[in-house]
Amino acid sequence: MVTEPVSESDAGVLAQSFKALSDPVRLRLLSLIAARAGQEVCVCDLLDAFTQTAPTISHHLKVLRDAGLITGERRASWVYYRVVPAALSALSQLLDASAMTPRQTPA
Amino acid sequence: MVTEPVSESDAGVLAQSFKALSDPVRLRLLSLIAARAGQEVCVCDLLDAFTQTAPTISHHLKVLRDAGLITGERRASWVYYRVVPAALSALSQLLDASAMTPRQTPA
DNA sequence: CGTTGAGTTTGACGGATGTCGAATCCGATG
DNA sequence: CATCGGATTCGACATCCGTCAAACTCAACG
Repeated sequence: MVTEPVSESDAGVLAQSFKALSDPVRLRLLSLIAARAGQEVCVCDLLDAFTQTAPTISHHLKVLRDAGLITGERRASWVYYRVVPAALSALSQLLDASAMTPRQTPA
Repeated sequence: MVTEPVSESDAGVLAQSFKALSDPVRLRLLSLIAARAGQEVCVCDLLDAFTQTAPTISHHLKVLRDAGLITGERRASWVYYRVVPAALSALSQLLDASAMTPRQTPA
């Protein structure tokens, strides 16, 4: 991002990723899922942490899923969610490049 | 984020930061400003890269400013913008922690 | 001190978004 | 196969958000 401005087309998909993170409920959802790094969390566990209804939580999970930040798998009656490390890492690196201080001069 | 879930109050301010990044125009604006790491960019330069009108760009710059991601300073007739590395770095690290793979087991 | 140019603020409008209740789907269990 | 519980989808509604035109602010310049 610091070496070359984000292209007009890239900006669209990136903005969509960040939009998925731009809601307090979704941020906490992702946080709760990420806190079980490697493991999984079922929706029923997540619901306890929120006051919003199940349809709302389900909606937010879908947004995170559509953005590619988490994946969900159904087993028996329950659906388990997991984070997608690569997706979060990509966003992290983008911001890291932007945060480059003048001190860290490129070669 | 991976060690401890984001608190309910933190989620609000963090979501606001990500919301600032959740628009293609703002993402490109930040990118163009970040591309001049350490230096400054005046609004007039930025305007050339977009089809939207000056008020719209000004609005987006305000959103980025209110989120603490950039700072603006008026000198003579022009306003110059700069990135705030610490703010971007903080968000970057948050996502980096979330992206931790099972491989990278903490001590 | 009127004018010009850079940038922001205001007001309005259309589209997107978060939320809920009701309905639906899908496995499991009796 | 009827029922139940977990989870998603649908439909509706209020609010938020991106966008522009018009009006305004501020500094430089004649």
